[in-house]
Amino acid sequence: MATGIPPKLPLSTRDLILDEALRCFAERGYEGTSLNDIAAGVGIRRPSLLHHFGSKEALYGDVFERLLSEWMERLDVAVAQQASGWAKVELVIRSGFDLFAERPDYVRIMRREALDGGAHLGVDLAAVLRPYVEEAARWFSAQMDAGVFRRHDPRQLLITGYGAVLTYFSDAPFIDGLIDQSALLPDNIAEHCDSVVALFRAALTEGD
Amino acid sequence: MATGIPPKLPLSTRDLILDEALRCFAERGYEGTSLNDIAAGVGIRRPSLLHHFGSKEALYGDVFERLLSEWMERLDVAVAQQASGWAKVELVIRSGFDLFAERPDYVRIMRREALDGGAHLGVDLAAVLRPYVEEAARWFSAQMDAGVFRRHDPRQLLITGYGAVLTYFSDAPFIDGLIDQSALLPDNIAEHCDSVVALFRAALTEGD
DNA sequence: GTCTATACCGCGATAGAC
DNA sequence: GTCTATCGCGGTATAGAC
Repeated sequence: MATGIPPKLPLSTRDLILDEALRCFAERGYEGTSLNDIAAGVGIRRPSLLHHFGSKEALYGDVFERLLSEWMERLDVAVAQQASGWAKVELVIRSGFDLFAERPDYVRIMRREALDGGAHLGVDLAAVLRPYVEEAARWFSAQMDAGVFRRHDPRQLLITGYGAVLTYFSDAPFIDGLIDQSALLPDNIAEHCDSVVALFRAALTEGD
Repeated sequence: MATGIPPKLPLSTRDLILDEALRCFAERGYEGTSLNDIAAGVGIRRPSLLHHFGSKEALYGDVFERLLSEWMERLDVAVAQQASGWAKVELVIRSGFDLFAERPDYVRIMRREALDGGAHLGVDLAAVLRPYVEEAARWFSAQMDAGVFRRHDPRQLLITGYGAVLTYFSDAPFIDGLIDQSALLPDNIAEHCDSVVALFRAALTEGD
């Protein structure tokens, strides 16, 4: 019962569009991306694309929604692990690097959205992430009270950590020129990840 | 000998355009900014603007050039100061925070350029900054050899520091929502600056 | 579901009057 | 140095055939 053209991959046109849109928006931003770019990348015409999503803004919103849910999922898994003290912090940092190494486009599109102040987005990004920040801040406070970590302002610490992890990926094209290598090569990502982990560990824990 | 409308400020139309263009490009990016937006902000028409700069790209280039030269100038002053060991690092970090607190738009436009991989720029941004990175890396290596600082990879350290300083300003609209305050208020900037300084100090130096 | 054709708008840039 | 007027292009979005 073989058909003439069997569907080799279960990827729907819709999913193909979402993948290509993520790539384009991350690469050139919302304003810098035309629906023609995306349609051409998928191999269809622009009107066909608009049949699936209705408008550029709606497509962008769906791209971002998929991104956010995957990020949260990873974060939840990392936080739920049985680990305490520094081991837990390291686990969350490395989990972030792992996700972004797989999907550097997530970081670039996130950063663009932060720069634009959420102009193209229906949802309030900060409001979504805030519960995570609050929970993490409480946890850090408790650890510092218990003498596990040196005392730092937890929220400021989290902002700095967020910047340290994201910057390497968002500014990769720029860092390429600084280190004269492709920043996104797995080895280079791993090296920077180790460096960030070591830095925060030195800052937070007393001995070794 | 008073004229009817004396020139109160020595700002030329050209400078007014550069200021407004910086604001717009930082706020909405290169693609997101139209020459109409800039002209309207100055109070002239688009053709008048093009009389001064010739093209959008040329205007953007001039905006960036002014930004770069001011940044380098500050950096040179900070580096030239008589200070050693940790005091020198702290001086450079605080000098960066001072400049960016005055001109947060510099950070936003820099970050956009890094994200875009220098697409709109004639000059190679990384090539310009690289001598600074190399010099700083050599200095850190020497200090670590002398036992002044704990050992870290100097280049990775610089990238992380770069990210820590810039992120607070570039993602300010997003951080606003996280801390429920305006991130760019002088007090909040100072607080984060102190936090970053304390973090790197704890990571780099042994005792206090 | 995908196509062709088209409406409509805003963009960057130019020409030429004042 | 600034204006009005206009060109040509590419953008999003819609209508309707297949």
